[in-house]
Amino acid sequence: MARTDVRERLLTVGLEALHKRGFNATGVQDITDAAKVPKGSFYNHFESKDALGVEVVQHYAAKGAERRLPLMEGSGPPLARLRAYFKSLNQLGPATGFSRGCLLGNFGTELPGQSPAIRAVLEAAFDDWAKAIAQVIREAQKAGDVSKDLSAETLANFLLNAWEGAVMRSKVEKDAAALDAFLSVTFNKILT
Amino acid sequence: MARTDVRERLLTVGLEALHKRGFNATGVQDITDAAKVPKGSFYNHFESKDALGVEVVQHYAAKGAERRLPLMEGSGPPLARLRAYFKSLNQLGPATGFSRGCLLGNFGTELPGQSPAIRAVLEAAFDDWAKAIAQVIREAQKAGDVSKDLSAETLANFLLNAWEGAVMRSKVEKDAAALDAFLSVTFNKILT
DNA sequence: AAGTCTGAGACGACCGGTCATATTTGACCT
DNA sequence: AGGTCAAATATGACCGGTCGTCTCAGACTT
Repeated sequence: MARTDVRERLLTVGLEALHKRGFNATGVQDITDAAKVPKGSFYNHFESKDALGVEVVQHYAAKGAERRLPLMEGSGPPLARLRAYFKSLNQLGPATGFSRGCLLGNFGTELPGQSPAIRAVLEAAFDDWAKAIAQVIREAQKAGDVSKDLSAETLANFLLNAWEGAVMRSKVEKDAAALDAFLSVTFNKILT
Repeated sequence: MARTDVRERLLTVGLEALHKRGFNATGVQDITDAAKVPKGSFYNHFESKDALGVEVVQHYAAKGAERRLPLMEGSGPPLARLRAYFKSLNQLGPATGFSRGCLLGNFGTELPGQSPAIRAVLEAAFDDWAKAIAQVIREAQKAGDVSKDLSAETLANFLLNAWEGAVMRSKVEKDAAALDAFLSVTFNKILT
């Protein structure tokens, strides 16, 4: 197997494993087993488990940025795009029995105290995400669809955090009630 | 040391340690060291680490129920009580450098897939909490301070989840911005 | 003496990371 | 094209720990 293939595979499989089980509950051996790569090879590609965690966050964030292209660049009204965006995010829960949550939220809960490097990339990822949502909300405010009482940044950050909380709750309850409530309150009350 | 004292101490200290570092990143030895109890004694009091986790959740939830007595039984207007309640919750973050988060949210993120018993008590704890908040919102709706477009239950669950998400984000950012945004949007937009 | 409780240390498994050895690579030579 | 060999890379056994749990000799109680 080519060197770059092994590294990619470790990153991809590592992301999957860490997302499924959490950072501390997943061992390097679990990741290398799943990737069908000898354990000793791991350290040829990543300096440490922590270093993998950093790249996993960055990779997941990059995928998230791709996922929100229709939101950022679509042609419909901003609120409709935003609703479609959160609806599509909400489909991810049921697909895995509400077992995964959001990797950023999971790591944001588990790791800030233990890994400064991971905390830093998490912070960057959340901030970028919130900025993207704020941009769409700002459009909606300009269009007169959302009142300007609260800034687009405040609303975007609030909603992003609210969504993460809803995802966590859907993990606990193993159902979509929290995600549904999020959509309902967001689009029937907050973004009005 | 008396047997019930040892057990109480393990529970109290265990709660503290698990809250500080997370479930999987805290060992039984860490807990028994902190409690100044011999490690072998742990299993005289708790069947397993998981069993301790279950009791920690129940204990924390009971403390949470006490904390919200002024909310439930206070004499001022419901919205004022609710605001004071969340304000007091929000003081917990800065007190520890935003390092702890909420134990229920932390466990809700880390453990549903790994411990069915802990997931079950988490579910119960969140549901009780949401019911309590819903009761106050219902009062506010009756008083005409909050519109009845959305049910008290929907609003309460949404806000509880939103607060958990804000707490997680305050851990990542190590500041109070998310908690402040929560108060702002909740009382200036949602509960109106 | 008999019954009950305690806890030091053992158990088997797992942890992140290391490193001597094995294998592959690619430059060079014929 | 085939062979050589130093350098680069990969590998898996090993390292020194930690993990949650259990055991049974000894302590304690009645």
